Amino acid sequence: MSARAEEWQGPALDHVIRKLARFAPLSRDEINGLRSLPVIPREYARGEVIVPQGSIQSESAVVISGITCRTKHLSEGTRQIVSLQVPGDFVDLHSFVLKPMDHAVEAASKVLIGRISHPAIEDMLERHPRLCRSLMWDMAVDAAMTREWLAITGRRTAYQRLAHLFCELYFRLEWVGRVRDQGYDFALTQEMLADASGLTPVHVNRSIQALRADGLIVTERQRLMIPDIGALVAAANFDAAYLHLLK
Amino acid sequence: MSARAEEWQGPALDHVIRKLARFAPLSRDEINGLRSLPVIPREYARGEVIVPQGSIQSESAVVISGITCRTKHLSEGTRQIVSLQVPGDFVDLHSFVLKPMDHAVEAASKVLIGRISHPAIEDMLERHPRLCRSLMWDMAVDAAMTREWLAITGRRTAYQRLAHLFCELYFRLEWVGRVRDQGYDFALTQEMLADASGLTPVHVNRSIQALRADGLIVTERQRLMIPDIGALVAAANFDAAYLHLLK
DNA sequence: CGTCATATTGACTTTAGTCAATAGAAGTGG
DNA sequence: CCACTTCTATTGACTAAAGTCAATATGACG
Repeated sequence: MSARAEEWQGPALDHVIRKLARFAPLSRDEINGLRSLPVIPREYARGEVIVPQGSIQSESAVVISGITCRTKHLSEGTRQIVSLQVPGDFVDLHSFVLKPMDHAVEAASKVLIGRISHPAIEDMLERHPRLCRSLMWDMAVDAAMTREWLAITGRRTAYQRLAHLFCELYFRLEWVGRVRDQGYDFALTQEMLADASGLTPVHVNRSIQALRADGLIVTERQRLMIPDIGALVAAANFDAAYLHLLK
Repeated sequence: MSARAEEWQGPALDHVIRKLARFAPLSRDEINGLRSLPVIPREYARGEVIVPQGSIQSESAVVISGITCRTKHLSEGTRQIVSLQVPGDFVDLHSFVLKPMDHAVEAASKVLIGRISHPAIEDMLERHPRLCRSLMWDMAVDAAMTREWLAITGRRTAYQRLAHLFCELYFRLEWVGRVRDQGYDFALTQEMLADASGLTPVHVNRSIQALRADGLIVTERQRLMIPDIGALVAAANFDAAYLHLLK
């Protein structure tokens, strides 16, 4: 990354701005306020820790490319991935108000993130108080996704949980233009999928084989193909409403 | 309920105000702003729906006494309780920005709630813009609890999940003065516990028997006694940090 | 006293986990 | 490009946790 920070001010937040506009129309002033946030880019390799659990952050980060995950490390040594972030998502907007971190954030693929300091956010909110409502909305959508994951984890089979996860990623990535030829880049290992779905890697492997056998997914290298998203949606009983993607 | 709405303006929000002060000190003005919110009280019997799934709310509610739960009804006919609210908690602060509701809210015991209209909140935020940060914090703590539940549901045994739930309620209720004689009022049926922990009622029953046999809990009528909270905390591997109760 | 909701029990099934080995793929240094 | 290490995926045999079904208690309540 040789780009200077200023170069990132515009494009880095484009997806964020487009997303926040789903909640309420943004004025030109507000858009400029968002655009002028200083964004510091940084790259991470898969598996690298972006935000450590228990840390006190003085900046929040946005995914520019790649996928990150929030993970909770439990005392038993096990861990649970509680959410995934795609381009345009804040990985830890809540760290603006909530400290210390109750979870870590890690790179689930090679990832480029943009860091925005809390004072800069504070500043922007002083100038544009209504944007606080937009950030609240972003946090609320985020929370809705966690609720969905909890319901799925508590009440569905391994097969359905994985189908659900693949569906969710499909629609979220599609919204930011990351779906091509009915598929998307997918660097998560089966072990990470296990941590995301509350299963063991072995059982994930077997469930994925079942999904493949049913023709619902095709995996190749670091890509996931979904020949018939409608069929996968049906298998997962997936309802995209909680993603609040419309508008 | 013969009380007029005005009578509730003061005391109904006392716990809320004390809680928000955990995030940042509130000015006298801000406290007055919160206190002058019109709060409309309403009582519900156990099992009654307070907020229907899919509805568009024009007010948010606060628990004044009793316990409520957020439930997600899945297409299979099953359901998952994704969180519990105790006195001083907003049951749906997020409905201020997020519509329609991705879950329902139901009374988990006989409950008294206070309803606050969104325009009134909007109004208060115009006057006291910094309070928006406090509400964000409240939502963030709420989200942290859901993350914890997800991790517990995904990675722990039935026995631990229930122990964890009883611990969480203990500390949350203690903070609002609802713990007496090492126990608290507890009206949840085993079926509700099953929905909260992602288990079946039969398995909840057996796990509770195990907790009783180990001397960790004593159940009597509508009360739960915890003779040795330290022992229960140890059994649950419970770490209260995510509740952000300090200060 | 009878009814309905809740709790409890027993017998059996299923899903998912465990352990351990093997196969494939990707990455590294020479 | 090869040899080697290291991850990651896959398989098999077995175990354990949790679910299912169905009956039976228990308890609150009108």
